[in-house]
Amino acid sequence: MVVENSDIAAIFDEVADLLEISGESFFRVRAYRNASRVIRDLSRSAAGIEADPEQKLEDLPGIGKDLAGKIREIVNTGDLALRRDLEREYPTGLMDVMKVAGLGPRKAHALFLELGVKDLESLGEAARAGRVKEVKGFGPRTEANILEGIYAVKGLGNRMMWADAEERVRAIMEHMDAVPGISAMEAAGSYRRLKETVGDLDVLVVCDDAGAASERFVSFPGVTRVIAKGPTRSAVVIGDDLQVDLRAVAADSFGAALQYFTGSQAHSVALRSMALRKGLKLNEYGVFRDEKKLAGRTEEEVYEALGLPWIPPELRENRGEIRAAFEGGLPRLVSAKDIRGDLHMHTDLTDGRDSLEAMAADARRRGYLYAAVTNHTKRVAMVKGLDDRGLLDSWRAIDRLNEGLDEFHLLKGVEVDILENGALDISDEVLARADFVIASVHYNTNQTRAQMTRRIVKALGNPFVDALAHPTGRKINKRPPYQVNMDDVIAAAARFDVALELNAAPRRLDIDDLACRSARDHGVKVYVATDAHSVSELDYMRYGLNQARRGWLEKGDMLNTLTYRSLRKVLRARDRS
DNA sequence: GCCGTTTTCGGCCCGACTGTTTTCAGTCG
Repeated sequence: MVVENSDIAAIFDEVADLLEISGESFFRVRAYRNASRVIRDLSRSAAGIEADPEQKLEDLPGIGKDLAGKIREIVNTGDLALRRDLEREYPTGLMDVMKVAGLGPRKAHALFLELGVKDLESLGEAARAGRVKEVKGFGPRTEANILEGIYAVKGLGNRMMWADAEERVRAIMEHMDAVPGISAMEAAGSYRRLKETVGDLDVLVVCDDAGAASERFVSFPGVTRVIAKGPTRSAVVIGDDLQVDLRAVAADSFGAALQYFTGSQAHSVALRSMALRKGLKLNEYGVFRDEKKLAGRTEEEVYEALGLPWIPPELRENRGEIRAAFEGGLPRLVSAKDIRGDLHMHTDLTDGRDSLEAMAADARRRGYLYAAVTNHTKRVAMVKGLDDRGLLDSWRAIDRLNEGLDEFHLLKGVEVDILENGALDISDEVLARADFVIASVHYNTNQTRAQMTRRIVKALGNPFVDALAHPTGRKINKRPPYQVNMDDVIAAAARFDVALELNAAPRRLDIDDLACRSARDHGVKVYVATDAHSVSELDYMRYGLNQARRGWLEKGDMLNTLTYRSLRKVLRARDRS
């Protein structure tokens, strides 16, 4: 049995929740939550570290002797005695009870003791029977909020895709533009960190009249509930479950507030600890030494006061960016101007909506130097996937089109299907004549982890495969990733000199930020590509770039930042026919 | 439960808002 990092993290999260309900020290609880995050963020498997005599779990940040022992216990037995003990004492359904807005560990504990509440169902019964308001510390308001909150917890779960959040942010900003005297306005939070999904939105404003801003804010069309409305903070729910907070801040605190509300929480906590060690205090108003304010107007000032260069928001996850900043080793993140071409797109020859000519013209219009046309192959029969002959025909059309082009080049590509046994559905003789071969899995995706890993690794070993497209197949909020060992896939990509795709479609964003970073660490090239099925989808590039930046990627880590000449050279050099 | 340029004990990020109180605990971000 292989214990995944996510398994360990889930156990630690549960232990943290149950310890918190039991009234344990906040700091002990935090140690488990922190450990969960550290393990989840690892680019190697904790089981692997444990098995490797060269490495020690205790060297991980926030993992001491005790937690290292607990990780060992989980790796070796698949479970943790402490969790079983806690589960005997407290029902795990209380973890759901804590998800209800306004209910935390203390209130959940009180409801458990006083009313025997053990899950959402029993909580609902108690609230409907009017027994909740009789418990000390509770009242009619809380009881009403609980009934509403249960509904929200049940309907909740999905975080919004970043691209959708962007639309909401734009609409809110436009709505707020009607307020006179707003001198600054910015959306912070995970949205600003360019996270692939966004849970809620935080909007900061600097405004002459905070009351007017707050009035205008709660009148945003689509607001279904006003959660809070104070002089500095208002919070509303838009539609079913998107919470939006508005914070009014003073101009000379804007940078500190922006830093604070951008997070992540882990980054902010680490920054504040660091400030304390330097004898400083950091809060959302500024950086202080005793009572004296040293910084606050801009984020640059705030970081500078802590002895750091400004850290791009997309890196702020406490995954080593603070140390890197301190040592002057922050990456120079890739940006839109570095992108020279799009290496994955479809035409109306298969399931695309636009013609080869239209796709080429639009890629060229965007200033790209090249684009790879990568239609599906025969296994994807539903979309008229091409066979050997069809592919060769399609490439002849590309040759003809290229003759009329000078600065811009179309690459003769293919998205070849990886069959269940790791073989490809196009012959090597034909693949050898392509400029760019990307391989991907579309069918029978419910294989075991071992099968799927073997399948993909075998395909990467084909000498004509240049890249692996959408490596995990996940679709955000729709489909989980295939069961596949990404460590093995990345190692194979390194061994066979194959690139990994960062699919830029907002629902895919596959590979994710952690895999980007792992690829970079292993010297595996990544390319961001749109997988466009129409001219308009060529716009997706920027979503992929967001993810690449979160993955610490620099121009030099990527394939489609190369000039056409360099790209051809790289592709030729790795041909081993 | 972790950690150390105040180091093996005694700290650990910090402020706003709500709903319940009658001065504040709990929750949230």
